[in-house]
Amino acid sequence: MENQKNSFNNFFKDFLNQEQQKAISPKNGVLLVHAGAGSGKTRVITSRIASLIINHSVDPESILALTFTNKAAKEMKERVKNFLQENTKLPYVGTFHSYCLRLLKSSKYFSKSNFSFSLIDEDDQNKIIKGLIQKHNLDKKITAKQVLSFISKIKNETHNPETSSAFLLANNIFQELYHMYEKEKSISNCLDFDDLLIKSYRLFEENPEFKAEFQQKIRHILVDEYQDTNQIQHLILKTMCLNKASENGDFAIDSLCAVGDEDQSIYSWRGATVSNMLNFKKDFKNTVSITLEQNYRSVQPILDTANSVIQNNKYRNIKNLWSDKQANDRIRVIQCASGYQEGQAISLFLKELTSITNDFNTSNAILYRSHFQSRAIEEALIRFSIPYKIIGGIQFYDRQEIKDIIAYLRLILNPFDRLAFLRIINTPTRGLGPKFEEDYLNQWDEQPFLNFKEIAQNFIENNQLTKNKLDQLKSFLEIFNDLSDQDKASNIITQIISRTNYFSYLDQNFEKEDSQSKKDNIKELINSAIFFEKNNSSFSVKEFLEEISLLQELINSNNSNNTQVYLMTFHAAKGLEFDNVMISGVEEGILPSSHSTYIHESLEEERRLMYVGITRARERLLISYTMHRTIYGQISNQKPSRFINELPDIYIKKDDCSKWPYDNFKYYFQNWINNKKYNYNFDQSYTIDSVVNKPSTSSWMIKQKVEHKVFGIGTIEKIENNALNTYLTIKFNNAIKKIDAKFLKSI
DNA sequence: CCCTTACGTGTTTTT
DNA sequence: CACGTAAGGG
Repeated sequence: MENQKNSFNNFFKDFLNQEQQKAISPKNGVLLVHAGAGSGKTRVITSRIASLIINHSVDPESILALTFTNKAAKEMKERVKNFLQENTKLPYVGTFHSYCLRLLKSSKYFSKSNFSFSLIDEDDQNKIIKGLIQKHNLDKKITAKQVLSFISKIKNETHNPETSSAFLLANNIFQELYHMYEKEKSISNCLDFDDLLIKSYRLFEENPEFKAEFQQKIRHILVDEYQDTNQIQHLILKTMCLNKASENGDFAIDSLCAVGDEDQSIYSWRGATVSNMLNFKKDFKNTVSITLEQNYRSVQPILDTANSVIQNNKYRNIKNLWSDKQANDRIRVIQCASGYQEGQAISLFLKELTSITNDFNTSNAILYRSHFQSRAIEEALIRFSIPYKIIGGIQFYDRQEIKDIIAYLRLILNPFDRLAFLRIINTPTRGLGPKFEEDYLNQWDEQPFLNFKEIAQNFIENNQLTKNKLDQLKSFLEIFNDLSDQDKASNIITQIISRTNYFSYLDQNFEKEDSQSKKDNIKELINSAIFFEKNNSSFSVKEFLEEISLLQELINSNNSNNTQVYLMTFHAAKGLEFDNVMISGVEEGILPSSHSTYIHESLEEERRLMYVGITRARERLLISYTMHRTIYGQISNQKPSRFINELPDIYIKKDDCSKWPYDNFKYYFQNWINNKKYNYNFDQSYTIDSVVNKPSTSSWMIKQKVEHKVFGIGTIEKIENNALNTYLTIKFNNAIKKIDAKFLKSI
């Protein structure tokens, strides 16, 4: 224990600056940390947790750390673990959503039914709304998407959506669809993501005992990425920490530490408001504000670039990031012909990088605005045999085969779950199609208090089915025989697969390759269940569903160690850092996205995306855009993004590589990478024209005589090299011209 | 009921 | 392009 204390305090003294220490050392109080990109945000939170446990002997279980994404939670968990000794208990670290789910599932104040509620994702939401629109013949008036974004909007605005201004102003159709949607969920015993937050908030506000119990247990709260919280999350935090949330009452726990950066707020489309950070001091009295400006991640030119871009935003608190890592020539901007050529350029850069530095441990990432851009890049990476890994994209739990299996699980736990039922009643196909589904739903609407088995029993007893359908329905019910929510998920899944002949259904309906990969995915799902069960003998299907329902990626997905580059969106990259970052597709209509071009606030958010992208890089930044890109199968002419013009002047002079052969790229990147040696000459400007080392091919000398086909004979006045070419300034008889050396002959 | 075909329509980001 | 929806034939 003493040992642990000493080593932590050494770390504290040696690796944390004064400002960071201010956020970490106090045991009690309210802290708001404005932390610029790379300023050690996560380090502050994790060290603070460690300090509370190690130096202040706080019980780890009275600490709650909330994040915004699963990835951040995972990362934080790991780093906290590293600080502490093996057998120390760990605090809860998770997303707002997962903590709320846990509160609701475990609370005796909330659950009223014997069956656990199911969580529905966006896909399910869509299905409910489409169903409602169809049922009420609103097809021509409204799209599911509009309704969905309306619902999400009002749910993010307040804990009581029906009183929100957006709701009151909305058209009747929207209001009615909202009510019908809520009703459908309640009949099906389902909650959506937003409900997790809203219901949790109400739990605190409506049950003083619940709140008291919570505040007795949880004494320290830490929140990461505060700029990305929405109204409800802010409210939840208030009710967790304050005596009377509605009146900004007294602080009721020991400490609260929120960390965020307005410049990295990129989730406003999901209801996140920076105002949460701005209002923080009003809502929490005696807040101590701390600003972290020293960046430990990137070399100075990269920060200059980031600052130069972000300063074009009007709505921000000015921060000035600085770094003590000086360097030179670390950013290149290239113009490519097409998305595929962009991929080629990136691939060739990566090739040179590994062959020159001979270092396979550098981390690299290719960032883009939206997933569709990855394809062209992937094609190139494959052709150059560069092992890559896509983060995000088609999420594991979004795959139809996984959703099918999960729907069976959901139905076991929640037999009122109509969405799960509709998903699988005819999957695999068993002759119970749309017509049957409609009849079934009509019956269910009349008796919503019955579960799917009881409705089926009615059908069977009333004898209204043809022989075939009757048999099929009976055998459907048999799938669920003696499967209980107490069983292990791995066993249940295996049973379902065999009882439904799911694998042969896949074989019959999909190409061999697709079918195989779907089977593999299901096996992965079983593996992940086994992984959980290994650690916890009482881990039933119930816990399994709770564990995975808020995840998108597989838990123990095998980390292939030979990945050379990661591909992901800017959003997915937030919180991560890499040695080399390639920002692709910096074109009008893509970044900024065409949806945001004419709305000032959205445009600023797009700029923040660019900013997030730039600040991911530790050492080197390759920014690219294309002249043509295939979008929706159509080739479209692209213009460089306005953000290109916001780069520091010296980078605006981009390199047009749209017609380059492979070799040119090779020399270009070799040259760039090798320049690393000359980094520490600060007087040098960053332009590639002034690169110090000459290509070895050049053998020109001042005053040397040369001949040009058109201009005749002259003498060399000046020699300039860039990465690829040598330019000579020649004095001819009656003119001075700057000419590419390859057009000249020495005499 | 299910498969095929034709058409049209719209693509951001994630818990 | 690639998905989902609508219509028609087996």
